Amino acid sequence: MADHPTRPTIKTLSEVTGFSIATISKALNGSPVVTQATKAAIRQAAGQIGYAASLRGMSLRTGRTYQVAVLMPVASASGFEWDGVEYAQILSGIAAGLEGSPYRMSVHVVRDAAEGLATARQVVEGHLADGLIFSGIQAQDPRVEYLCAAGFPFVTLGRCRQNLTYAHVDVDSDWAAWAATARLIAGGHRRIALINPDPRLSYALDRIDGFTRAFVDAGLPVPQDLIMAGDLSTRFGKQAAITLARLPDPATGFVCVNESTALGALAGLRDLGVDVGRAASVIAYDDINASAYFAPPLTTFYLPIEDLGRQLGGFLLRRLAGEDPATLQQLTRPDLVARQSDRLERVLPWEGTT
Amino acid sequence: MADHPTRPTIKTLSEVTGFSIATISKALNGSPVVTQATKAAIRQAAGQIGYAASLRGMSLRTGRTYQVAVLMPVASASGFEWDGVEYAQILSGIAAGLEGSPYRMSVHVVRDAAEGLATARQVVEGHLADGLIFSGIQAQDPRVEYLCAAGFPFVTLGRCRQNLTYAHVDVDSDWAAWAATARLIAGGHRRIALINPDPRLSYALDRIDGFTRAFVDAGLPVPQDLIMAGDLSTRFGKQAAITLARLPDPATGFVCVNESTALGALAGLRDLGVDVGRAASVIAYDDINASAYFAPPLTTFYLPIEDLGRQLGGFLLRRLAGEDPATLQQLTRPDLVARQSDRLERVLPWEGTT
DNA sequence: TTCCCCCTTGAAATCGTTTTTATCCGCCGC
DNA sequence: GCGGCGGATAAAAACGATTTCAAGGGGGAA
Repeated sequence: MADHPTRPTIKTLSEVTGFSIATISKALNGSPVVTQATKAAIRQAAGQIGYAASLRGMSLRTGRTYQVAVLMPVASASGFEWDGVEYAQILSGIAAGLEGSPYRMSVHVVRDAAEGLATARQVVEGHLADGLIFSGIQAQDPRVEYLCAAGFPFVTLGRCRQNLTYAHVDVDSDWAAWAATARLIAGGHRRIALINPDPRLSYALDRIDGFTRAFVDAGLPVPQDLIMAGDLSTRFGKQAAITLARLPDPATGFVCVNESTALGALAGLRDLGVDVGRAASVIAYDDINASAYFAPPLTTFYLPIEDLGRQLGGFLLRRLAGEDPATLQQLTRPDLVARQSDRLERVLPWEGTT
Repeated sequence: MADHPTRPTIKTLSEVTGFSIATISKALNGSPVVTQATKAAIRQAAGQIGYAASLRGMSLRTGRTYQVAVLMPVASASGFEWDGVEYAQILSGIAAGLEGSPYRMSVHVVRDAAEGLATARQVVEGHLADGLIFSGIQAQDPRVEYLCAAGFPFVTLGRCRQNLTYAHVDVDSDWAAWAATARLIAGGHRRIALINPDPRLSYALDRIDGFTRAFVDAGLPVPQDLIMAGDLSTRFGKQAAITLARLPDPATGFVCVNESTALGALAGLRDLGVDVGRAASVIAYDDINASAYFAPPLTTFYLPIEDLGRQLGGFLLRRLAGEDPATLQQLTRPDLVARQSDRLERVLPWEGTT
């Protein structure tokens, strides 16, 4: 503050070089109307005195903010501290994707989808950012609808189920749920539970689809009663597992939506004395790589969450450059990381009781 | 974008009310030179047409950005995904602390302390924000030195050990380490390990101090050989626990710096067949409330990390309003959450072998 | 009644850019 | 040789606010 008397402006540069501020501006922005020699001289002088364009001035004139807004969902209730932990990695990825551009990242904390829409409106109407990134997409997502209608550039992590064209990055949840379920079926499990999040979420439906398809493919009845919808908390994972393992015809396989619920499921099964890895199997999505240290280590589908963030940032940059959103769509399949045995090793629950 | 033809500016408001833009500006900012009646009329009209001052315009004129920058540390290496997970809660807290003010939050991802200093410089010299918040304070912290010297408003999560006056929020790590260690000593443990982060971190030293004091208070020798310095990863927690438990005179008590290393320590001890809760005890700091679901559930010192974030935001607001940083300093003690038994229940390792 | 002062409001400058329009100059073609 | 054209740069307006300073009007005092 006291250090720099006044940082150089375009005017300073004008006095130094003798060119007018108009020429300077054009030169620095690479306008073709300026001579190569002039450009070189101006650029050289700019480097010399350490000139950097003021984002404020640019912003006022161009109407752009050079900011990208990210909607970060958090559940601030006690017991939900795990919620949103993957956002550290997502933000890191987005920042990496934005690197090299003049865009900075502003983060807006939202507590639910309604607040998400309100914040999106604020960002658009208040011109708080040039683009928007968000996740937690619902099958019918009002934010996507609004932003499409407003023509505001955005990229989402996840896809809604409406027929709208917009840039997005997504994980193939349908395939992952199918693969996890099929793996458990192949291991001898028949009573497989799906521990799923809020069914309004688009990927929750994808997971149900994949789960269902695995049974259909195997010619087996779909255990509809074992599909549990809840939140993403460890507490829910635990409660759900306990409920499912106590059924008259208990679940022996568990497909969990994330590491948080998987940890809960393990804790619940442990409390009931169920030996996971022998009498039951758990497969989860894996975002922060903790599953390898659980008891037992879990087989997971690993989401390279930081890479997804990087894609989000990169896509938004391209979207801001005017690229067609139809070309900015990507679907990735998570990698299977096999850790614990998913097979029932001859202690299927219905054996021994027969 | 296409929706709002042009959002109302101060000029629009001027045409609507008949007052000049100067009067409008003063009225909206509550200047005492404007009549109450005029103010009321202008405010009413502003509400009517939905006027909101453009941050861009304000920013250019006042030199303020109405942004608060947060330095978010991330380790993007594989295996370190857990690192920084608490930042979801911290950001949520900061946003809550900023609520009601015109300040928004921009997040700058930094990979190490050096990059942190570079980013801080960019923020200050490029006037990218009006204030700064960061954590991971080192005993000798170049960022703190720089910002103090520059006179730039900032608040830190943690304190350095230099004699500088600045606003900060901190956790009493000295006390927490002392209390955890004393609890294990009281439970009969003598070989207690401290699983600690990078010793350049200020709170790492605080923890060593508290750890040491607990032994001194009890009149016991300090087990210097059991103080392990590493990173905050689960992998390190596991490796450290294995090393410590394999010593000729093994550690039986473990004081872990966070939930990530505690999970690692549990995994390591489990691999060695050590029964935690009987033959060994683990006490950790707890930030995302996962410890209750570990096997066994851990006794922790719970950090209300979102509250700390809220304090950070609030303190920065007050600092920006000109408040003396000497009055903006806070130290909180984490709450003990007793879960697993910390006592050795008569199976001290040296009994039975005698 | 007249002058002055204070109280309220308005005009204009300013912040740092970009962009449109104007100006200057040399050169080509007729 | 002259008109016009085009290439290079400069001048000026604009973005939306704040702030300084000037102006206008009304009321009180002489």
